[in-house]
Amino acid sequence: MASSLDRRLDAARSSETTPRTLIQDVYQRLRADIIQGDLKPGTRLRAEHLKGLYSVSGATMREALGLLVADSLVISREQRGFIVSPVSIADFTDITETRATLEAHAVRMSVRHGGDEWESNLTGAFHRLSLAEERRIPNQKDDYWEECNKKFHEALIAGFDSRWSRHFLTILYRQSERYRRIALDHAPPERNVHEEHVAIFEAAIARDEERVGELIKHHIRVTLDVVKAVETAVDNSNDG
Amino acid sequence: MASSLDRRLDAARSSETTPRTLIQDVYQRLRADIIQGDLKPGTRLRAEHLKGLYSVSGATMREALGLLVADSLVISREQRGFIVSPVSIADFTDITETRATLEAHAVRMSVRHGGDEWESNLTGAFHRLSLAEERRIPNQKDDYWEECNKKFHEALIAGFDSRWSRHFLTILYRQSERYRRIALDHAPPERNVHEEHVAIFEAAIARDEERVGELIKHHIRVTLDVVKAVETAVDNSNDG
DNA sequence: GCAATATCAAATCTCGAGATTTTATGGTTT
DNA sequence: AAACCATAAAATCTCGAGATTTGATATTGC
Repeated sequence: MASSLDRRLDAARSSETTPRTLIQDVYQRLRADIIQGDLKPGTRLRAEHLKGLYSVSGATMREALGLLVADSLVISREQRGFIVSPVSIADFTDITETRATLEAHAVRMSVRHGGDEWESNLTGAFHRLSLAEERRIPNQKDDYWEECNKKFHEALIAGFDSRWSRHFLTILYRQSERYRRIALDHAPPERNVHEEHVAIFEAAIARDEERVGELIKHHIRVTLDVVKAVETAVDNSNDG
Repeated sequence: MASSLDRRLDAARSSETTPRTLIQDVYQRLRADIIQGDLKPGTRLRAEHLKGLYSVSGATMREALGLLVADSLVISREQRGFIVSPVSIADFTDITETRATLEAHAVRMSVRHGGDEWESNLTGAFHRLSLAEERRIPNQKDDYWEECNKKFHEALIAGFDSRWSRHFLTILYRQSERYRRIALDHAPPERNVHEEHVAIFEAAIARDEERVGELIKHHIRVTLDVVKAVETAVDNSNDG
């Protein structure tokens, strides 16, 4: 029986294209497994091993792994196979700052040029996210919330017609999501994200370029602080 | 006999890693051929055909093509093979603006935090570029100048320690280079690039963040204007 | 006992051929 | 003549096995 959650997920994912080739299929599954955290940072990805788990040949596995290098989710060491990209606070700091720069600029342009269509879609995405945040159980993985959050951020910059900005932001968003999920395994983020989203939404509708840019930057950076705090807590608990 | 140009090129390219695997080798050769313009935009890349030209198997060819998708130099259409990414003024405009945003930010940070080491290397790179520009024959492909130009831009942002910014800028720079070379086939860019480089260099040494940021943006955008002009000229000549 | 070398298993890289899908061809119908 | 459908040709996708390289273990020499 299909649950209500399943239906919501299907609707949210409808934009994702269904893979018509084995390579794409394995690529998407591997990507999900890495972002989800099932494949841990630094893990060696032996094609010889994985081909059994994903029911494909070694060559197909290799091609899928090659595609993941583009997303910087796996690293290819020549003649020495693939590994899941390692994580570090320094890396996440870099991701956060680069994303803040690009997304702030995109949102400003979006606010400047977005028309009725943009404003309407944004309002819809915001409402969907608000509902998801009401129902959300704190400190817990929530795929549906993740989808709504992503869609809200996408809707914010949808008024800015730049394929390249969107491409880079997609990559960075996936990286952020990975860090967020890894951090969730260890500690709870005490933080009212919803209030931040409300403020961003209101500034966007008010067409306040400067304010929406600064709010987005702050919003993105707070996640970094949370992950940093988690990391520190983990380190301390390891020492004790 | 190795010419003076050959030696200079070898020195300039020494940073590029020599491929230890066939896939990487073919990948680099294909990439160069696309940027150089030998493989024209929109061309179908049939693995069955190309494997003969590059002396590898179809599977190896496929993997190399997959890697090029990451650079957005080729596009993969599921079950329908690969093609060389098409070009358009709209695309180059997007590339230019995105690069302007990222590079201006990177240069500002670089100027703010760069130390003696950065300043010294920048001075060296500027001098090398100046020499190359003195010798350069106008309206002609010049691989050595391309290398020096790239190195100068890299040196400018070297004081800003952001792997992600650099990664994205590398991709965008390759795209720009491709457009520049395609445009060169058709018409001459009447433009004194050297003066722009001098101004940027002086502002950087003077640690004038705002000015160096604006100069870089302008510098990047001028290339767009040149390509636009070339395109218009070509269109007109086609009509008449 | 330690370093250096030789040997061997495991994993990666590469290939050529078979299975599947797309594209081109040509004949039939409206 | 244009549209439609079957057939054939070409290209892509996928596989399993062979060739190379890497990493680990055991042996030798000092």
